[in-house]
Amino acid sequence: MVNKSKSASDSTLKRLPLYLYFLKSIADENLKFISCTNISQEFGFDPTQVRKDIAETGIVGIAKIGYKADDLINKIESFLGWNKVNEAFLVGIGDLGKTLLGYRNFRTENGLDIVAGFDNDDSRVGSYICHKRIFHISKLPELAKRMDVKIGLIAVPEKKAQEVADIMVEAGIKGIWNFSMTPLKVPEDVIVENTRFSTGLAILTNRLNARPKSD
Amino acid sequence: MVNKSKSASDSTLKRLPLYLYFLKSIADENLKFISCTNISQEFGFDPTQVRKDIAETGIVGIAKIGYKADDLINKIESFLGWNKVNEAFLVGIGDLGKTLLGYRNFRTENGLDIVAGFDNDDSRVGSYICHKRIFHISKLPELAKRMDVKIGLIAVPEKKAQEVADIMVEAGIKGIWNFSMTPLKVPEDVIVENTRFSTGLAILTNRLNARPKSD
DNA sequence: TAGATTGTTAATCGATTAACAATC
DNA sequence: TAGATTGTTAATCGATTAACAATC
Repeated sequence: MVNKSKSASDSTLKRLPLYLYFLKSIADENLKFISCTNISQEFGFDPTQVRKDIAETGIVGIAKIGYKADDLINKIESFLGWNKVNEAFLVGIGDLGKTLLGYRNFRTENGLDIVAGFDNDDSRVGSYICHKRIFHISKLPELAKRMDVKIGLIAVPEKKAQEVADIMVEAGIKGIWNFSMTPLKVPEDVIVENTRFSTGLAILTNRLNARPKSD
Repeated sequence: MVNKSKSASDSTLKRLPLYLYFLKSIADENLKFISCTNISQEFGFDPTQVRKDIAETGIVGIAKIGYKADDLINKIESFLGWNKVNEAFLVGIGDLGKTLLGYRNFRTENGLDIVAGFDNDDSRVGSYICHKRIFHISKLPELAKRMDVKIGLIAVPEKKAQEVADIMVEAGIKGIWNFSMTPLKVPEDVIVENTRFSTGLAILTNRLNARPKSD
């Protein structure tokens, strides 16, 4: 019953959301069952790869038939931890921070509810941005403990990122979503995931440049 | 002189921006030279990996010394195509679209200038969002050709993504940055890069859930 | 010179893909 | 039943890491 937690590979975890959105998008078509072949064709993936990815969620399929569609949706969601709402704090109310505060899909699609923002700029403190109250960073530890918030998003300038991470760790935050380019040093029981917009762009613009000059 | 364009691996292209930001962040420290060991320590990477990544840019180092710091910055930037500004169009002025329109770092850091937005909702057409004019999607082909815009960002609902991609391809767009969950079918001379916020979150929330239940 | 670093070739590791028995 | 699919083990492929000669 309890998740065996062999912890799937990053590659698998990156593909599961794709399957999930696809399954949801065809949910209205009243398909009772769906096979790996079916899913793999949508994405051009190898069917075995899809099967292995799905197996990580613990679902058991039926030979010749496939997987029960709504069951599969639920299994992926709970495997990703998206079946319940996790509250989160966001630090850094700059350009990127506001962007993230305003992105509503996190709550509706991914079970992530950013309940408050933090900054060290007094002119921002006390205001509301996208209906989220902005507090001074010094209030984070107390609030994190009181509200039992375990996830923190970091959207501060490079030089401040480690300092903010230290505050979060001290406050009992267990998962940090780091949007800065700074690699963070944290205790090993704290999980860090780095997301940077520019990563995807690097691949795009490099290939775009390489193409015409190619031999 | 011309880029050999053996086209670096995705893994390499994802790490290069990290090195670039790091190099920029220490640029004021007046370091003339920097070594792979130096960079690798900042990120906890293998030094050989850093050396191979850097070698892709075509820079030649000096044994015992390392690489000329400002030269390395320039080489990475031009390898990524970030040394000049590329104009881009954005389609889909929903929650995510506005978010992307307002994110100024694309222009200042990554040489990507989103010059206009497009939507099929007439109520949005003609307005300005973040100082960017919003046009009807039907105007895209004409404007793309006139302004010679080669990059398009897709931030529309899943079901519309392929349709928008088709319009972009037809309009001569050569690089598509797809923020939807839909896999796009395009001719092979068009480059697609998929970026989804939720990917990083999936890794974070899965590991966060797996941890306490772990044996 | 000796030590440190580059550039490159070889070995290792892990993810993807192929093969195949079991199943409804 | 025959065909299609699952679940799993084996083979392949590519990226990471190790080893080492050349260099200033």
